[in-house]
Amino acid sequence: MTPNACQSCAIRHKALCRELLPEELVHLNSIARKRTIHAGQQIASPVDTLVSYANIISGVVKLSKVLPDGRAQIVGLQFVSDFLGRPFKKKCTYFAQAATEVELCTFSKNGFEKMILKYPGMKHRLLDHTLDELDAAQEWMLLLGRKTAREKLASFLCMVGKRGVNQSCSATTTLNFTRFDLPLTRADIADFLGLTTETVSRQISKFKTEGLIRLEGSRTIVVPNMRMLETATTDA
Amino acid sequence: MTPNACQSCAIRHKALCRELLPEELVHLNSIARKRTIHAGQQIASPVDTLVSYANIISGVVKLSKVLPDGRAQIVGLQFVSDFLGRPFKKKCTYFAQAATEVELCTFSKNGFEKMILKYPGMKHRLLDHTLDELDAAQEWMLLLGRKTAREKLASFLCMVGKRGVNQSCSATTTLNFTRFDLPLTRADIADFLGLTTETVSRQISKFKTEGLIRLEGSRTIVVPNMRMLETATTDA
DNA sequence: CGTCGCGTTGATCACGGTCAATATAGGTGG
DNA sequence: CCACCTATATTGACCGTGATCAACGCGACG
Repeated sequence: MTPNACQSCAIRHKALCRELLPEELVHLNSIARKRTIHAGQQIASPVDTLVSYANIISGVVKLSKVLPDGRAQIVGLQFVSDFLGRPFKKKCTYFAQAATEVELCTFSKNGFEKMILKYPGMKHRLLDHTLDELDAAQEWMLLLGRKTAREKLASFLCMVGKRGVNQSCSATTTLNFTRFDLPLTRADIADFLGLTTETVSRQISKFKTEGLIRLEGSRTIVVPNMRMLETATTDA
Repeated sequence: MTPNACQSCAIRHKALCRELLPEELVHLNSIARKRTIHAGQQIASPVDTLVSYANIISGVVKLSKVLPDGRAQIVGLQFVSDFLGRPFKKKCTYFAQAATEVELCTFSKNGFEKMILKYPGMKHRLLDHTLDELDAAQEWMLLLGRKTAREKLASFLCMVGKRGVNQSCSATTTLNFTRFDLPLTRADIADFLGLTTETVSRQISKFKTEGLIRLEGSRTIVVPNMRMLETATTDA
């Protein structure tokens, strides 16, 4: 990449690189390479060998596991500034696929691993990040195991509302009013929540008739009062 | 603890301390303290402040999350030699409770954090361990979101069979024949699998009549052919 | 011997899945 | 620019898995 490109990067102050020292940033810059991935395209899978790590500059990446008979479960959604890759492993255990158009900042596997070993701060941030992911995974286990379809949908909309805002230029939020785009199809949402597309569709329609949300097209959600939606994330 | 107690520790070669240098082991020994916890007793919760980390010397610890109305989900099971604690956080996000009688090797929070910062190897192993936990959590998300009750039970029995053997003295395994004790009540198993106790009980009975397993008392499971049980973990 | 916690079994119900038809939107070529 | 086509989304009718409610068995312990 061009010298010091990292300096002006859009996610310079959010991603792993957030607290890098100038020296480290120069090093990182030297192994970084931008790459664009189209929606639906696969980024990694359990069958192929990992050759690079990446930060997400824009877009959303879904990580999913699949049963032999085709049943699928999304086990992670990665947003802007999130990190992709499992440090020091040659294989990953899931499929990584672009849910939307995605811009990645990739690092060669070897180069990045050398950096991790050289700068303790990097390893520390990687640990922090992994622990955050574990927290998120555990929260999702609670959702998958114990929440009703209605609660699952409300939780999902709240999550995307919170994470999607501040990132998507199309998202707006004032007080409790929020507008944002869904980065997933109904089928993807179903695979994320452990439901079917039909149930997802029905619950969205129900929220609509109840006035909890409005739709603009099928992908843009308007939430007049986020508090109300949060109420629906637990209990009836 | 007595000088060099770590040297003769039962989990010396399995836990985080596995690859510690002699110097590091002495340091660790100086901040370690053994503690016994009775079945059912609480070890940590989201409301109280964390004051120590721990390795499990014996027994099983369950980590669970609870919804306001009481619905609970176990988000992690920790076995012999597993690590407890969320590095550098003052709070944890779940309840940690002894599922059986548990022996812990605890480390003061401050002392252990200093060690993490001092020895890069510790941090590395902590990262590895956290990544393994993340993998396990994702595997469980697939189970919770997409597997049937039958598949959930089979998966659970296989997991306990694999992890419980080699640790519990009462567990035996020759070829495909395996005998082991369940460390959880039916209610705990239900909370782990996102089911009810009744469904857990019914599925166990079904496996029994099918000859997939035998029961000795209600806690000891005999699996004549582990392969057969593994078949039941996916597909009908 | 009675109580309490845990486990099993049965009868019924309802949430969400399945199968099927229809609607809508986005994209392509005439 | 519109007609057409395919993806994606919605809606309806029906069904089945697992939840719920309830009774009972069993063993540990005072």
